[in-house]
Amino acid sequence: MGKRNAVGERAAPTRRAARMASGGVIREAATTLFLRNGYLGTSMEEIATVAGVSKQTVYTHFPDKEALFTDLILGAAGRADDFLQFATAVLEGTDDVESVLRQVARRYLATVLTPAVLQLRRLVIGDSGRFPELARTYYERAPGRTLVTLAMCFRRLAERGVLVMDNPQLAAEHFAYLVLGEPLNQAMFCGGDKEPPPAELERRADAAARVFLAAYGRA
Amino acid sequence: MGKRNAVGERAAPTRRAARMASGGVIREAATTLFLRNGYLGTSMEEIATVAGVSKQTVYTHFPDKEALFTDLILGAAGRADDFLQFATAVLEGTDDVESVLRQVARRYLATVLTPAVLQLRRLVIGDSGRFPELARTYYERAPGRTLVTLAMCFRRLAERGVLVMDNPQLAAEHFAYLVLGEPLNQAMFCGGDKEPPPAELERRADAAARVFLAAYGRA
Amino acid sequence: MGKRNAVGERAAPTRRAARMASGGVIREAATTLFLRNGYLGTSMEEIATVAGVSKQTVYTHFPDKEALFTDLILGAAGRADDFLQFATAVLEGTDDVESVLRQVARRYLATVLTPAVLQLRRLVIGDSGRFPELARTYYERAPGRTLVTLAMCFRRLAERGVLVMDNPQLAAEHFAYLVLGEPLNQAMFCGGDKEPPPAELERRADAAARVFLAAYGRA
Amino acid sequence: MGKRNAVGERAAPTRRAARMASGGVIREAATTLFLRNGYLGTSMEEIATVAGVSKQTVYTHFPDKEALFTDLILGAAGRADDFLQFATAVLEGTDDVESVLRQVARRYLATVLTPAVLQLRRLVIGDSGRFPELARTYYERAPGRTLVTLAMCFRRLAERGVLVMDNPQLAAEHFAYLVLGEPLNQAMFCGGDKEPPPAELERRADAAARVFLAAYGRA
DNA sequence: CATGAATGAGAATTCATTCAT
DNA sequence: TATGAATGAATTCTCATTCAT
Repeated sequence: MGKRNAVGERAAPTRRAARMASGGVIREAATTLFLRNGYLGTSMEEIATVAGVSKQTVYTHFPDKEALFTDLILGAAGRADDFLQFATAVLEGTDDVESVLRQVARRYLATVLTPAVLQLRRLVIGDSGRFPELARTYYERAPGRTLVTLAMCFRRLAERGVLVMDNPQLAAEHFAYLVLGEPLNQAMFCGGDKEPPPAELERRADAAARVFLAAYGRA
Repeated sequence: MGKRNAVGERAAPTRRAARMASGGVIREAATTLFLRNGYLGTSMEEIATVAGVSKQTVYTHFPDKEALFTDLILGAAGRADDFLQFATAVLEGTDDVESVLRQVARRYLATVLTPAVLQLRRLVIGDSGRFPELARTYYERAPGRTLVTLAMCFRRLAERGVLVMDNPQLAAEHFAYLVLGEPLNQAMFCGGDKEPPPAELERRADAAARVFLAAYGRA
Repeated sequence: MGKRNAVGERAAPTRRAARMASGGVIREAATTLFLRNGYLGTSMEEIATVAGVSKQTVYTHFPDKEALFTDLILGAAGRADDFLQFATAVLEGTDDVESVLRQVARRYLATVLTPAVLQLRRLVIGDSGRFPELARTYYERAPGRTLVTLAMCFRRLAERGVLVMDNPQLAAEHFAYLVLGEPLNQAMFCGGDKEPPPAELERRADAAARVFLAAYGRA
Repeated sequence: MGKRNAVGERAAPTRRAARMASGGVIREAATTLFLRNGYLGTSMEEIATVAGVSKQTVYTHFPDKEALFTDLILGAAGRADDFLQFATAVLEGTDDVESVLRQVARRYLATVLTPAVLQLRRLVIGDSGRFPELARTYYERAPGRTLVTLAMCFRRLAERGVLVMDNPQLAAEHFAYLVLGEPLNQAMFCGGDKEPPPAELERRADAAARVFLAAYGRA
């Protein structure tokens, strides 16, 4: 079934497309369901049904439930790149730090307070007992990586004398949680309850930048 | 409380102890198991076995699994009182705010970074999709209540001119997440992995107090 | 709480009344529930709850579920007496048989097409596999007894030359099922669906009497 | 229907037979058990065991117990066709009504007083509280349909002047219950106790025809 | 590669009944 | 006598996984 010979060429795209489609469709269904109902709350049958394939087809693509789960979580772990690139770029060569930090804070909030990200965090946290290794990896690739990147930016700004600090990693953490500590924490518990209005998020972003600069800004 | 004559001493404690024991023992077993394996990962049979009673006895004490779960979570939600009393008392009449904030931050970290509290948070967060109301209530009784209390303390200090702020609630949030933002976040993902060493926690506490006062301290 | 001494006489009637009450209340609750939900569909717990007593109290009054059930069914089996007395009396010395048969037919329908009687029949029939002896006994005491009584009446009328038949038992059966065959059968299946309107029942009664007399009336 | 080359003959029947067998075997086992023990008295496990399949296989074929039950009952409801065809055919063009009515009555008794039919009636009646809709449907398809058919036959005979009546539906009911009222009623209660001897049934059939014609025959 | 049928283990919950008080 | 607590067995139904095709 793998590589076709010269004459069988016609069927190939169809089948290959089908395979891709199967994999993609299964991944999509599984993601939706795992995010909504958790690992134990999601059954392989459900996934197959939602994906519109047979149960066995799911097992053809993924050896077992755990592998499917892991695959999905780690696949979704590296999606914050947009924000990181933005932050890096914008913090690079500026002198108006406050204005830039406000922008970064705004974007940070917007990136993390997304239903998809929130559900993913809940999922990984909720099943961190079952999959400790997975949770650790997720942490490193998502929030951990963000902190490292921010720390790097801050170090450069400190080297340029725009900021003042001797522990950029700690400063990055302070910035990060000044910005999204409470909104994130509340969102973890109170679901899509009451998406905080943009205006409030902007106030928060500005306040976080202000507090951060009071401590780490140039005298 | 049954009638007990001089000789009947033996039986009375048996009955009462048994009754207390059943409820208590079930609660205990269920707490352990729910915290370790989550809601769906814990079976009523398991609870009964660990509690040393029959399955039906569990159902005699709690109408169903959900009720048992809810009962336990909410029962455990109001345990942060020690910290709140301490914070209130110690922030009340001081002038050396920095020293006191450092103490409060230390104790805050020690209170929250407890295995029991962390597991409880993971549990509630992981099942917040299944029990949204419960998660909301938990949030209000535990982290939310802490923030409100801190805000109250800060407002008084501001009234006395010891701190400077116009939004004590926001200031409380800033303090809270300067202190435990990253350690808590990391602990949510990386379990009891690497309990951060006390020394590091003290450094964090002090740093948090410093940053907080840079923004909210008297000029 | 145990037995009272001489001075405690006051309590006695209370206790006896209580016992009677318990028995009665249990019987009542059990009857309602068995009739509504069947033997297997009714639990001892339910009975105790509805009766407002403890489960064990039920077992104090009745050795087990089966005994309670049997007791109730047989207790309810002999309630058609009113109708039988009426039929006997009215058929005794009449010459206007048609008019009297109409009356009897009307009353027969009214007696049998009662929710209580219908439910009882359904119950006994539905559980006749489980309690064959009980079903047989019920049959003898209720519908069987009615037929025997009617047969006796008809025999007398035949002896007086008012009716003409050589098998009064068979004639009684014919009369009985001319009257209530279809309404009863339909009621067994279609519950309290559509209680047939009195007018229709009267037409049926009259028609049954007419057909009966066409066959068994004096030429 | 699968592809089968000359040598592959063996496998094909296996699969198809297996599939047929599962459904059929389950239905068969369930029918036996439901008829014998009632709805609540029959467990899915029992059905699976008797059918020789696993419990889950039962659930693969039927979504739940109720669906299986309903399916069986309604599947068995339309089996009286033989009798109806016979009655229709034989009542069509006759002039010797009495003889024909005797035949019809005999066959009617033989059809209804079958253990399978009796058990089915008991089952539906006993669970009519639990499944009212099912019971109503059963009534319409089985006894109700019979009455309608008989009424139609009688109407034609009346049109031809062979019978005299102005309400054929009522006449059909009278005929039906003259024939099987008491035997059926008794059989409902007294199970396979004492299958009435054929001779008695013939006497009943003849007597019913006689009474019917006394009322509805041509003067 | 994809399917439908099948499985054994285990989930939550309820049952009739008994024991200690 | 009446109770509350307890039990072991059984109930319906679901799960992750595999086999024959």
